Amino acid sequence: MIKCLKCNRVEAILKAGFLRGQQRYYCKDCSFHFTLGGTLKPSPTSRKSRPTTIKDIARALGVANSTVSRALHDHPDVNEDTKKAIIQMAQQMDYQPNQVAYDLVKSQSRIIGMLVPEFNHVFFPTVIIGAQEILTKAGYRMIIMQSNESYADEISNTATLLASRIDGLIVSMTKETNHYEHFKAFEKREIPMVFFNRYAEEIMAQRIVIDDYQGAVAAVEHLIGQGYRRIAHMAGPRNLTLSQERLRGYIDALSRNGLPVLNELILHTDLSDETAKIYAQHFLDMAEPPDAIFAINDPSAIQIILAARAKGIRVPAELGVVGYSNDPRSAYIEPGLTTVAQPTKEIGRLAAKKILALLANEASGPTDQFVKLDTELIVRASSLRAQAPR
Amino acid sequence: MIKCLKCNRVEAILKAGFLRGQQRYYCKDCSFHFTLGGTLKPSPTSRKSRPTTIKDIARALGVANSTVSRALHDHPDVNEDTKKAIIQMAQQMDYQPNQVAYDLVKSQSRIIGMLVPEFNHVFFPTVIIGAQEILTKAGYRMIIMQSNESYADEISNTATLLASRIDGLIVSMTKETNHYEHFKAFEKREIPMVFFNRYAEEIMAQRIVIDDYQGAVAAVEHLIGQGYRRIAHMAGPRNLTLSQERLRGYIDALSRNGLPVLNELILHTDLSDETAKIYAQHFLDMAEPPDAIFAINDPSAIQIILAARAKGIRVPAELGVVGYSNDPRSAYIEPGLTTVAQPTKEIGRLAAKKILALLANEASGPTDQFVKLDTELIVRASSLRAQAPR
DNA sequence: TTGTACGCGTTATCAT
DNA sequence: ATGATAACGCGTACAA
Repeated sequence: MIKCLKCNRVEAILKAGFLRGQQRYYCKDCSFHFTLGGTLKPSPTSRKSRPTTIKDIARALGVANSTVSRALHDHPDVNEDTKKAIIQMAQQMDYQPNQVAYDLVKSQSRIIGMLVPEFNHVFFPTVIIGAQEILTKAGYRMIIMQSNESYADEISNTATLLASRIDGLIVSMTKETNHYEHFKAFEKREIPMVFFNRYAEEIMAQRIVIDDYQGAVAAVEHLIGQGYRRIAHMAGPRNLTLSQERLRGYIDALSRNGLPVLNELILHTDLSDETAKIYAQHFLDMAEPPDAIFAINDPSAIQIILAARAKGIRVPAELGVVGYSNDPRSAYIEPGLTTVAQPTKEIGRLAAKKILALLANEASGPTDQFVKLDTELIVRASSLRAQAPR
Repeated sequence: MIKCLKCNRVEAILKAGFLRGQQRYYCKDCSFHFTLGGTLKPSPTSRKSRPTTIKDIARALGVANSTVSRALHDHPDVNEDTKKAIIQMAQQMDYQPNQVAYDLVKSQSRIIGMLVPEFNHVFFPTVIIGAQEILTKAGYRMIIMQSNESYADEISNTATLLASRIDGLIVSMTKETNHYEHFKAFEKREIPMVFFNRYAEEIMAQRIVIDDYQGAVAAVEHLIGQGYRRIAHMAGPRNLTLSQERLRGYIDALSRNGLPVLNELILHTDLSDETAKIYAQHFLDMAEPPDAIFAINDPSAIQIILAARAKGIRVPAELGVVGYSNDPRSAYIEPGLTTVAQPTKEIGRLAAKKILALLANEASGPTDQFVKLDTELIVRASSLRAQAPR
């Protein structure tokens, strides 16, 4: 049995954590802390200095943990003097709140997960900047993961995010993703999700999309306005809604202007440069080649321009080219690439705001809702046949 | 009066919060918790389904928490049958381990912080990809923050990362950063740090740098080899070591080849496009303008090419230009930009490996150590006077 | 105004 | 092999 070193009683002894590797005791009768020092382990060499905790401050000042907690949170019910003393001591001891402990007790994390398919182009990083701008202002942190355009990576990433107890998820899917069970887990936990650009129809969530249909219509009608008539489309993967929408815009723009829609002029790429190059050559080698190509994105359009250049086909005189996404390279390639610009950073900002809103009034339940953002056609030389030498 | 259900004593009874809406009591004598169960409220309707915990599984199976924990961790000391039952039940109840709780008890986070100055160019995102590749494989998550090239943001970001109890920090400083107290906090906590590209001399940490000196020497000697003689340098911010190193390489390359180093041909930019443009015009407007410019990075070099184009100065015939960092645009601008390529993704991989190594053998104590990575000169048209029409 | 004790979900150290 | 139970650091209802 253990006796209190002060009052010698034995019944009011509680264990009170460890001090330098030794069991520490607390006597409730005389409010006395002590350890059974002496012959125990020689304390395993003073190691990594443990960060200051609320307890440390309380002990140093002889007050209760709760008082310290209250003072640090500027709770009204705490004496001004004690508060001052506590805050000063906290500074002196270089106290840093432990977010992990806070999260546990609050059973939240103040972390928003951000899951994107890739970092190789500026698009997703820019969206991230936008989201971060809003979220850090609101006191949220972000865990950013990228799935490498791989379904398997997406699965493991979502599992990680789930274990990290993220409070919300901003996500754009892999181009491979066709099953959505891994997202349903968030649905079940009622963790708000915002999908952007690429999304799953069957998942109940907020979606932020570019108005891909309008962007495509504008691009194709611009080509038609420049006198191009045999316009091909290098389309994207069939499972992505954005591909479907841009294809729909392409088809409607042609039909609306009395031009035929020819299957031979529509090719679906996997968004890789290699495939784009192969398809570009295929288009240019056709018996009756297109006089213009509308590409699913700028990297593909750039491959088209390069392929044309290699074959000695003049752009825009013999071939008009329009891309999508306003890649930084598009302004610098020769000729400058006409493209559809998306409000990239705005997507991120909006997604973040949506998440915060969902977090705020969780009462409103899961709503799925679309936000469509407008695009802007940026006209450069690659599609201007009017002024070009013939 | 309330009697303990176990020892029937009455004096040692404390109230102990509520359990499912019922007053709960605690007997200090026999350390026993109990409620006066029975006819009370029928539990206030199951709300938001709380995620399954280890306790839930234990209760469902009538075993102890510790047994569940052991089973889930594949501890040897657990009966095969119980283990099987537990694992199955865990699946059935859709159990997800709570990383936050795990982190608290382990007083670690398995999170590596990554702090970079900006996302506007491909450089930092690419480094991040490299780091992530290694870290996720090792079971670490990342919190990525960007400081917007602002010292104030860097301060607040480091505070956030500190509170998040990150296990390690990979960082590249702001171009404004001149004081390093906020990094010393990590030093004090013995949180391993790896600086890359931009670092502080006074902080004890691993550093990964590109061999900027060699890269600059190669660039300038290439220009000299092409017959340029009056070579200017658009240098970077003075406080960044990379600026100093590239400047040193520039100076040494000139001296070594018997060319004078002229102060009027050295201008320090702040890395913004606007300043680059102004300085480019200044160079080109000089009474005796340079016949070549070595720029601190590609964005600046691109501004130089654009300025020359605007003035009708032919590149490379009248002006040679070499950049640094192999920006994706540099291959597409006209003429193609000669540049010094850095092994970007490799930086990230290496930084991650360093962090993991430091985490593994923390015994080795804080070492500061340099790793220098080699660059590669990519020669494009902007500096090839030999073949160019004069 | 201040202190006590509990719980958040785990792991780990004891007993048994 | 399994069960209690004390941590981890914090917020907070309740008691004093």
